[in-house]
Amino acid sequence: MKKSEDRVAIVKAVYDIVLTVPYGRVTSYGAIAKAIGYPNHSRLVGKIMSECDSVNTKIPAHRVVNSQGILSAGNVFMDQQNLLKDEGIIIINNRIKNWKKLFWDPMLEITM
DNA sequence: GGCGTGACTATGG
DNA sequence: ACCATAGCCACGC
Repeated sequence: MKKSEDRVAIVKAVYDIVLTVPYGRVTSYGAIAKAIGYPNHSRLVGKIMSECDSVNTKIPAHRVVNSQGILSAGNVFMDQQNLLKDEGIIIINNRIKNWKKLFWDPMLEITM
């Protein structure tokens, strides 16, 4: 057994979680990491997002930001900001307005 | 294994 | 609200 398979499982879980994020809502890397059972893998989630290939996988990676509601992404941030704005989300200085209200907890879909 | 780097998070000033 | 620091994990050299 290879350890890489564990990472693959995590990647699949992350994909599944992100795909459950509804339109006009956003979540954070840490929340996803926690939801899949790896609370300290928030960084890994970010890495996975960079490899998610949202164009092909149809994964709304633009709805995933850091715990402060800030668009940390580099090459994608312009596109991400545009996409979020298109969903009715207000962005100011790379930061989501009403972040607290727009935040969607993936745990709500898993637990219960 | 060490060291640097990265789409992270929590805490403190 | 902003910046600094520490902790975290995976990857490449």
